[in-house]
Amino acid sequence: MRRGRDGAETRARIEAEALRLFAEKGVASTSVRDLAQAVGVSEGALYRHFASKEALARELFLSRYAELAQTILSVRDYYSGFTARLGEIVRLACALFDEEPALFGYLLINQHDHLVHVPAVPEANAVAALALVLEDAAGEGASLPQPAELAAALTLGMVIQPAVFAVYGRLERPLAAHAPAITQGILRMLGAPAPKQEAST
Amino acid sequence: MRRGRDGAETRARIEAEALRLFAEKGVASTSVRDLAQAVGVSEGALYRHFASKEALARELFLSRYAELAQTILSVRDYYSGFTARLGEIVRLACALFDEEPALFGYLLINQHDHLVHVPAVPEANAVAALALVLEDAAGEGASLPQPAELAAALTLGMVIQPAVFAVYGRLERPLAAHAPAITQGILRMLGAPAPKQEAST
DNA sequence: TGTACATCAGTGAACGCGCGTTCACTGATGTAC
DNA sequence: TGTACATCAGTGAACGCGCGTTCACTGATGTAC
Repeated sequence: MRRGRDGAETRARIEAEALRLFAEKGVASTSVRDLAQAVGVSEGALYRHFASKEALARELFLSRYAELAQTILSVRDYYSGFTARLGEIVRLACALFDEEPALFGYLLINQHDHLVHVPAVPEANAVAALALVLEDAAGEGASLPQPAELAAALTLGMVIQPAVFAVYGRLERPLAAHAPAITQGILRMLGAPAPKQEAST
Repeated sequence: MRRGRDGAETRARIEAEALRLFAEKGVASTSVRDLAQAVGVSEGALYRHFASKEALARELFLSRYAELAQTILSVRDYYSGFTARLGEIVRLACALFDEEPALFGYLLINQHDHLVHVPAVPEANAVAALALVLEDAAGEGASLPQPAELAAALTLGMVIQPAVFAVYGRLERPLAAHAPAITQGILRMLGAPAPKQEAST
């Protein structure tokens, strides 16, 4: 399968297959041979594109994590008001889980290997981006848990843990069906003024 | 270091060193040679006590996870009222994190390898035990998020994620200092009647 | 109490397998003149 | 336009290392009589 100089396409296929295999079987259980076979190239070819298997896993993580952060920043730009922004972020996170479970699972399971290498800037760091959104809430009459980092942790936990439950079949899919309840729970937790959600049953 | 027949003591030392090394360097990066050297026995001796490295990792996880579940059930027995029980569980979880970070980290990072093998009964399953405690809350006037599994996921996320933040230095230790705020956040999230916590600032 | 045997935790050397990585080579494509 | 050379994605075989696991053996302790 010689293709001359279209190296970028091969690189994209390596990334796609790596994400799929890493998410499906784990990084450790996916050998370079497995990956090369899935992509349809030789093992040596992989090293034209990535310095090592570990570097590939890390680049994959950091780039997708940065995309998440960018998405959050976009929501912050295009929506106004904390309630609307939070609702949209939760909706998007649930939709990402439902539509790309492999990507979500990869980020979830391998976070502890790579989180240390994530830059602190909101453009590349989803947690930092979320913290920005929460800062805005404080100005809207919410009595946030203190310190601010704790409020961010609690919010993040309320998004991630339902996803973990869904992965293990403890919570029915699609996760998107739970997005409104998650959003409402976060707002109550943060002491935000009640939104237009169905009142109190 | 021949000791005749006191195999139980050696087994306990293997478990202790394995937990320490697995938490410190990860299971994959801890070789059987590393472990044998740390314990002070030959590699072969380890196989008198555990069928394989993987079996050791799993037994370690399941037994400590079951201990967690037992602790939650004890709290449920010895305390009455949802607010008191939840406060105590959060306090204990934070204290465990502060006092045995290696154990906590091991459970946290390796959950995805073993969670599938956890029995569903509350005696061995911390999530199931927590679900029992939450069931009680419903009877005390809380308007829990639905379904019940979602309420459990949200609660668990609000305990685990602050611990993850603390691991990565995003939240100041000791975690126990944040226990009251976490508990209050959970109660607000669950729509529970406000406790005797400092009112609303 | 003494003797013969059973048990079993622990030894230490060896095994072989699968892994990530390397490297000399190929050949299609791009570039200079 | 034609020729000579440079570039570089990709090949495929090989390397060697570290790993988990095995196994024949040791010797202290327990047990039966």
